Amino acid sequence: MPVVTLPDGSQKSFDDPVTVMQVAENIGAGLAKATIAGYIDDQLVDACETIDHDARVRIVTAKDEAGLEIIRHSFAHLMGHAIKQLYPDAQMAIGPVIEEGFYYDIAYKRPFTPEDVEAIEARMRELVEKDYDVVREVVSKEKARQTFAERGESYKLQIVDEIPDDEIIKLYYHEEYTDMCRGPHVPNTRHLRHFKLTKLAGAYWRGDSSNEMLQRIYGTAWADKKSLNAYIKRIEEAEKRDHRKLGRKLDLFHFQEEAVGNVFWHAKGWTLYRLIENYLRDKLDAAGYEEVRTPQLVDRSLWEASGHWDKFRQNMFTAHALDEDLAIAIKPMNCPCHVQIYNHGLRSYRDLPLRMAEFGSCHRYEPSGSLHGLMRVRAFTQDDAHIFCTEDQITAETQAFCELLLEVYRDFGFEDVRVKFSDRPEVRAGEDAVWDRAETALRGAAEAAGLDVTLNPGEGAFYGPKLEFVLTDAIGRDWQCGTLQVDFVLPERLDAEYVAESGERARPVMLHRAIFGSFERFIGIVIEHFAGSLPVWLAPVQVSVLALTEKQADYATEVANTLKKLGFRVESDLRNETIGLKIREHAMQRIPYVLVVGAREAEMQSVAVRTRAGEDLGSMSLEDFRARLNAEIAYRGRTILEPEDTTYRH
RNA sequence: GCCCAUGUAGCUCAGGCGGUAGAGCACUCCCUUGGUAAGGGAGAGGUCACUGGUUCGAUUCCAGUCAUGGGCACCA
Repeated sequence: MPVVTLPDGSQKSFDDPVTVMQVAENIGAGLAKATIAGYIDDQLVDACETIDHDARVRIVTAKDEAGLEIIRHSFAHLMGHAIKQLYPDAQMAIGPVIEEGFYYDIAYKRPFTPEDVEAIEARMRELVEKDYDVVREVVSKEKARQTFAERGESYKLQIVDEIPDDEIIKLYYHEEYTDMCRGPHVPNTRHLRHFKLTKLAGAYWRGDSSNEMLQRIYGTAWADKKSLNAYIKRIEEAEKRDHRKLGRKLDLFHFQEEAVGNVFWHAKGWTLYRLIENYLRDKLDAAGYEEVRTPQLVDRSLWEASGHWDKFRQNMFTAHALDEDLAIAIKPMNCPCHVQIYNHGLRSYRDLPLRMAEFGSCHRYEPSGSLHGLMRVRAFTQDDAHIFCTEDQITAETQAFCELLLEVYRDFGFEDVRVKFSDRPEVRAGEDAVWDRAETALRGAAEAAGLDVTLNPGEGAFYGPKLEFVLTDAIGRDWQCGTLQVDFVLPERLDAEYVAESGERARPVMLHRAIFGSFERFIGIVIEHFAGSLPVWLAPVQVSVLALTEKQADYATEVANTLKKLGFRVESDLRNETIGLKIREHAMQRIPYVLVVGAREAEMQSVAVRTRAGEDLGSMSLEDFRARLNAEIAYRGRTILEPEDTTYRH
């Protein structure tokens, strides 16, 4: 008869087979009430699962990660229950758990409205109040098919048909509603309380755009009210950081209909852009790159030779001149042009590695639905470079690149960086032996640079393996920015070669690499990371000098001019307004420092310094203030983020 | 590209079951010369996204288009 070993090592023996729930009851009524599911020998099972052999058992409650996931999954079924009551001829497709919630894909004769979603949510709240038991039934494939056929659930039937014959199928009953699921699920709806339906969207059946579109309703669900509220708060905080809002508010850039997917950079935004570009230019110079500039408009023949015309044409813009029959493409990438420079003249092995960089302006016809502020545009600038090298040099070049990338990210305050390593795909060019060497080189170099590498099996490009660098921002979101890709194919297609030590011609390998990916997107990420409060080295305006009254206009102007001559970005505010108003406005513009100058400061030849976070640093000499600024600038983004300023009103 | 929603002043947003619209902030002028997150007053500012339809009359109703937002798909 089963002997159950609990996580604390204690054992309980039972005369007959028992369920997980019965074990929980045996331990205590409180635990039983909280029981959502359990582990039997490390296998996650329903609370109603029977234990008929000696086993290790662990009870799962809402406090467990697994318990929360089960709650979310059961919420999807609960939503199904509500939907079928309100719209009996809706057909349920799939309803999985996602990060922070769940969704269900539904087919229905008409589009759901936001009012429908409200009604569904209200019905869900009514249903959970009933505290009904969720009942599991293990059935044959035939029974499952019959059940869903009777209920007219054609999507469920498709799913049943794809389940192997020998696999057991579980049905979960929510009163009259039935869903099919691997489970486990909560034993009773009293575990389902803290949720909110969040989004109504379209989604293709099976994620395939050639299939019909279903309606997807998203929800979020949590183990307790506090977590739900924290989630809602987190979403609101993320909205406040939205770079599109901040871009408007801080006068950085705008978009308009006449140039969809193209940025209008305003003076302040462009200052930020130039600062970042010049920063990286200096870094690349120091790292032994040479910078080049290649044409925007390039004849079709080059794109045919590179293979882009074949594989990328639907994403390319083409250009025409009125009177000429031209076939010109606006470049979507820089690599073919870089090979042209490489090929201009005979290269020697002594020239390698040759690191060719370009802040390459590219245009791609991105699908309209994918455009998103600065994050996804049709005209963007890559911090692109191609390293032409020998196979033997891949390791050293990769390692040097990883180190450069980490250094750059740190300067922007991104400390947390991961790498995804994508190895050979099934369809690929090049011999296996070459792939072996390239993969070993890439992976080893990333690890040597101290990076945390995860494998992305089979996700490499057809022309070579790649590394993708993912950084985490201040509120924990991941952004894939950098990349390094080994390319054996393009040098071949465009006939790049060098004279080897032996005097024979050889093919270089090309490493495509980027740190930011695109300037536009990276700037969007930086804006959101700092919530608009850019560190001093990046702030378009670093200091505002505020004259207390019009009498100090001359002194304020003098202070501003002195700072400007020292190379700082300074504004002065001589308006006839109260000091309170001026401080508020400059603080809301997220200007790092305001200097208040009144009669006292003019007299003492000093400035009263205030930070945008509201800290009053008191009066100091201009020389002291300059030293403070310089120290902060030298520190770049490697600074502790300023505490949330609660008085800042949006 | 697909589904849903949205589009009113520079910005944030009200409003109208059909009779051409309103607030706050910003802007201009005047008063106030004020010491650390909104001093007071006055003024100006709108093809209610665009095109077409219905109507005596459309910003409002209908259709289409464009853009934006949220998803899906895409993102060598």
